[in-house]
Amino acid sequence: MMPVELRELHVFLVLAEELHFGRTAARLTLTPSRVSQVTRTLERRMGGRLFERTSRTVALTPLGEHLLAELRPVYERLEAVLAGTAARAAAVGPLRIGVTMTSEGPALSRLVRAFQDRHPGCEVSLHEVDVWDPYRALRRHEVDVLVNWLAVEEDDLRAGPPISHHQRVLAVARDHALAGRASIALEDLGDQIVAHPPEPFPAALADAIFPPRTPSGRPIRRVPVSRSISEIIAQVALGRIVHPTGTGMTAFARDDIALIPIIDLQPLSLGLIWLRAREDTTIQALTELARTQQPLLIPWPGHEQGARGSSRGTDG
Amino acid sequence: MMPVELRELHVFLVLAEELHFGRTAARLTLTPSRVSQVTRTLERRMGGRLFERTSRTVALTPLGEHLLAELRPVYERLEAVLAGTAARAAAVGPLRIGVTMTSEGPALSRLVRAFQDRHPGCEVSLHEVDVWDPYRALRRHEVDVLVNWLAVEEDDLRAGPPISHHQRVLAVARDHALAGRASIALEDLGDQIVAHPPEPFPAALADAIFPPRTPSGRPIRRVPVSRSISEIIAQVALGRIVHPTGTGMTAFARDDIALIPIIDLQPLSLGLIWLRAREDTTIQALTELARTQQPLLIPWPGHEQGARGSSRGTDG
DNA sequence: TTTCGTTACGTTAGTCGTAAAGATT
DNA sequence: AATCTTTACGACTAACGTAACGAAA
Repeated sequence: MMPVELRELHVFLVLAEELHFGRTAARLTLTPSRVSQVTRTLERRMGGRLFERTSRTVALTPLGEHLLAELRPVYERLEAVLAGTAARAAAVGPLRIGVTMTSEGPALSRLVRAFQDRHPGCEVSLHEVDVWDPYRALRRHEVDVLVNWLAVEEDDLRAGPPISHHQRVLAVARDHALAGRASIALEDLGDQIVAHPPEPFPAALADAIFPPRTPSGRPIRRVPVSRSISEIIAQVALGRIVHPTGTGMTAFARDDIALIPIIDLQPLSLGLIWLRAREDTTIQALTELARTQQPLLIPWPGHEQGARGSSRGTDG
Repeated sequence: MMPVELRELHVFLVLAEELHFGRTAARLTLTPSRVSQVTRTLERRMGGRLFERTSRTVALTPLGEHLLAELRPVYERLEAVLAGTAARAAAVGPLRIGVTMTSEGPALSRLVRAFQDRHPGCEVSLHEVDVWDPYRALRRHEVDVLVNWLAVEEDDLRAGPPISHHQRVLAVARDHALAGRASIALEDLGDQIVAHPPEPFPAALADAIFPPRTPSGRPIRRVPVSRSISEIIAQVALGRIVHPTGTGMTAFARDDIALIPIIDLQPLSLGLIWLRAREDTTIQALTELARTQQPLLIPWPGHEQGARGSSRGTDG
């Protein structure tokens, strides 16, 4: 036989309370007729009468009394569980966003502002994370979501929608040999020295930022760096290394550093990254919102036409 | 929005266990398609994703984990409540039948035998109750159902189907003035003395058994009796009182007592009486069974044609 | 290519209201 | 007569299966 449904139990509970078909129907926005039908159905499912009724009185049978006593607490608990789950689904809790010196920028600002607009009660905080081990903060639950380059190959992580696309530039000292060039190709890095991030910098990230070799196969020399982006900037300014990065990096916007477009490297994208297992409704709300926003396109200097998100359909 | 139904929760729980749409569908005798639809519906009702699924993997989201943890115990409890109620509805427990010296007879024997046939595991016991206060045993829950004359006007009691119809006879001493009569009328009781049952004998019952006056209005004299039917029988045999009763009363089938038909008194019916508030499934089973049986007709001596239940449609 | 989840679409079956009937005061 | 529950009947819609589609290994 078809199983009992919550609808019928609800009718039973209200009828057991009202002991009147008309009032029960009114409370449930049903007709008395329907209340009668449902009650009879439930009684047939249970295999016995639950109400003793005449056209003048409605009373619970002992079986009905038993069911009422047993069912009511369980039903109320069930309702609470469902309501609680729905509330949790709708709720948007405090959100901790991990950023690095290079991932914080106008795209993130725009996203955070839009998120705050939609969830005024939600507290959003930014936390700087270790550039060389950006995922650790995620895995230690110190941040809920990370903004970083979308070059992720970790099984426990999920790399979400991009928030900005960045053309590739090479940061060099103003007096560097390449500083006068209008643009360079990846092949030009064959003679240069780049930074070698310390362990445990993710390999996929390293490969995306620092191509291991030139198109012709020449290796690109790497020298270790110890601390942070700041150290790289200093080394670049000193002319000891060059640093391939993306457009729009304000940390490199210095008088003593020149940024030269690298024409044959694919753009990099900044985007949201989070722990697959902790994808709660807050993160979903954020990523959904990010998905609706057009990623900012950060072009090379002198190509500003797409820089303020007015371009469309230029994905990839 | 339409409320959540148990069907959907069941699908959720099985899918959360199997983490596979095909197996879930098989266990629920549904199609994978349907499982998908129901899951999606539940997710929309809850307002958030419950499963993270690709064509290769199915996993619970944090929201799904939460719902699973909260819902499973409640759902299992609910199932137990429903199953318990159904079991209770189907169950037929021990049955204690209250009888008096005059209410026990072939009709009850037939009913008990039929009941035992249908419910072999059910223990049926007979208990003699006070003739002068027959309902006390019911109200004290010493018996579940009473067999007595169906002349009940108590609000807490319910008088059910008759099991036998009895013509009226007057028990008199063999040497009594009326003993030679083939039949008498109620009017003849005007000169006689009948028993006066002690308190708290129910008034409706007293009126049914001992008419207060003759058709012409003459009162019928009553003298108190103290103990039981046995005392009445003794007093009748001594010729001190006469006693109106029903046909088929073996207690009065004695050589020193004559039973004379009273032609103008309505027949009395023996039947089942029980507490309205304790009408459980056992009582329902008994009364339902009694309703299906044709009441025995106990005629005056010499009118045996209807005595063994072969008569039909002679109700009333 | 196979497996698996999803979508589209048509059928079945349950849900529900209207109206009339039956019962009780 | 008025109130209340039940039954009969028909409209609507949710439940469900079939089949085709799309993604992943």
